[in-house]
Amino acid sequence: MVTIPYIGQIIVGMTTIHDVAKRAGVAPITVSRVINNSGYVSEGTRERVETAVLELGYVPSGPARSLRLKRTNSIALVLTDITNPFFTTIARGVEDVAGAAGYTVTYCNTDEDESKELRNISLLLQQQVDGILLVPALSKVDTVNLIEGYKVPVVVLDRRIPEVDADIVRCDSVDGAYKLVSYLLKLGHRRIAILTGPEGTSTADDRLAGYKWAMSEYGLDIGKDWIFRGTFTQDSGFDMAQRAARLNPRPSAIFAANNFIAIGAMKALQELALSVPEDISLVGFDDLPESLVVFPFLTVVAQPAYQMAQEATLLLLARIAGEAPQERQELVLPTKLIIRLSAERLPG
Amino acid sequence: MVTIPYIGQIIVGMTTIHDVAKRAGVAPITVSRVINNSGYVSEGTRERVETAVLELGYVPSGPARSLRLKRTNSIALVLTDITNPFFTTIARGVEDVAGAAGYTVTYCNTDEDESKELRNISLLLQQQVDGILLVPALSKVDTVNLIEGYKVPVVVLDRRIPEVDADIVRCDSVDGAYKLVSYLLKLGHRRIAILTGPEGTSTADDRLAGYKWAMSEYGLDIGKDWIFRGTFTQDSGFDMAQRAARLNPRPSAIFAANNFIAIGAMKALQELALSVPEDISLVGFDDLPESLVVFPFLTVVAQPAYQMAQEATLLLLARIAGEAPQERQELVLPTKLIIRLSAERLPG
DNA sequence: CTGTTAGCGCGTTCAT
DNA sequence: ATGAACGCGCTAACAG
Repeated sequence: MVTIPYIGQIIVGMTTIHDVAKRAGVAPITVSRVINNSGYVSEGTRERVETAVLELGYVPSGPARSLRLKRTNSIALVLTDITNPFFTTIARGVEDVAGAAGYTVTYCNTDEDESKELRNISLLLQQQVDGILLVPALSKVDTVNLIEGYKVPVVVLDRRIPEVDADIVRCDSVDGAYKLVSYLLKLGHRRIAILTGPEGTSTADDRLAGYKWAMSEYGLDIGKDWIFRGTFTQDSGFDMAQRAARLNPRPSAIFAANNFIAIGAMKALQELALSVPEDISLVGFDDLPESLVVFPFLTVVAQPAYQMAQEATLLLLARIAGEAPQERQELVLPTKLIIRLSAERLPG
Repeated sequence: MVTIPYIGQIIVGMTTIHDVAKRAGVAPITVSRVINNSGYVSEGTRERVETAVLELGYVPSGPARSLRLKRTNSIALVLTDITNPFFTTIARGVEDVAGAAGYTVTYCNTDEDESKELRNISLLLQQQVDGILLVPALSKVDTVNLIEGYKVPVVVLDRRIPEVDADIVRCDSVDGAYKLVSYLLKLGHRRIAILTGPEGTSTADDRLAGYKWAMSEYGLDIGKDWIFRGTFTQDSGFDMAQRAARLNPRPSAIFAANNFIAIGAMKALQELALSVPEDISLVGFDDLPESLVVFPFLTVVAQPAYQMAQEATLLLLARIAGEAPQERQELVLPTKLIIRLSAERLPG
């Protein structure tokens, strides 16, 4: 016989609090008090109720409870693509924290598509999740405002939204990119191309800003063709790198603004028979999990994805519980420059 | 103004079907009919209701609906660790199919831990998910029986459970391992070690069985120390490979029973200064997504994770809808041997 | 310490 | 074509 809380030997399919009450010879509310540990219940009654619960395999109805209490003990994680290891790690962190607190996690992929984002949000709002962790497709306030209009707490994750009235947990992409490009500059690079994501996505824009900042600090002009805009995908990275490597003069280094772009770029350079870092240097934003890489090779700026997820979830749960500070929190976690081999020295 | 279904300009926080009814000058039930496209509603009334819905930003209450209809339009995905790219891909496939059907997906990690699995199932049962996709931690019927006791449809994913009365979608691990080991044998290998997962996990056991089958077909005895049992983690793979490589005589090839084990093994061999495949060959089960690997190197048997997820979800949704065949389905998808460089020739 | 009443928001049943 | 009454399963508020 299985013995997990409120789940025992099953006698009938759908048991309600009523059935338990009848079997224990008490009123439904007493069963409720036992289950929820609320109010006074004598030891004897408690035991009789607990026995009945186990015997019937009673499981309280979430929907009924939610209808009554106006909370579902569930949160949502809306991200762009769980297939990206950065977000996979985020997902894991969210579930670990939420699960420990008795919350359930619903996830959705938006693929950076605003309409998909809205469709998903709509479903989640109906489902009445208690809170939403949102990696916004675009740096616009619309989605957040929509959610907050329904009084559902939101924590924006990974990305910045200007002038939004919501908690945010993210890394400083400007600073991260600045560190990475500065590192290239110190190595002696002067012609540096950047392959970044779509305009309007804060991480893409901020990494570009950090790049520009570092370049200008060195008093360098940025070549007309050194800035590539694409999407955060391997294919796009491949394509942009192909074009970057064919520039004349060729950049001595390429900065890939996320992990997928970096991998696509590596493949492109490989196809062009360009060695990294001998012929051209390559650095990226976002590290790959240790468990996935045999020869860590790429010099990157890494974000503490798991920790971000933990912090964001804790903050969201605190908001839900009404225990978060009144004012909006903005948590900006540090990135870390990890120097490996892909930009060891100046090519040539 | 945002214009997604049933979400318009927001006037008050919590609007009910009652508010909409009042504003449209009709009874709540009429609003219900409009929203659900059920029963007869005159064109004029429909329009008035729809306007009211938009004006109020009305979102139907999921819990109330669920309580009434006894379904939540949500399914659950219970897996061991979403951090493993194989399962990440599964998760993506599940969400794609479920989302398209208007279902929401809740996920949980069990870390191969039975008690965690039960705790999660308990939460999901309360939440009254309409169905569960389960990657069982152990090849036992208990969890499935528990769920089915509550009349919740289950589809078992990726793993086999002997004599279970449930739909299953998986790959043939025995055959996959057989193909892989046969390939090694054809290359001339005779001393082959296997690094597999915990006893009781069908994938671990089946891959071992496939290994034994291939070996015996070649009339080979399996060395006393050639079979290593660990967990499906990188650390375990590292550890097992270290020990395997130190055997005397050393195996000429190692078969890693999943992707994490394979990567751990690669690192171990690297640390021992053993070249692959010059000094020792290495093959693995499960490929890594193309987007994560720059130099595909490992010879593997790959499973169609995304397709498995799709099939399993479609089957589950069909079960929920009562449209699946009466008898239990067992879908066994083919694996694919992908020959790359890690076992190119016989070492030495 | 225990029970009664009532209502959360929705959709089925039956009436009009 | 529309509405009134009822109850899904639960718990807060108020008795006793």
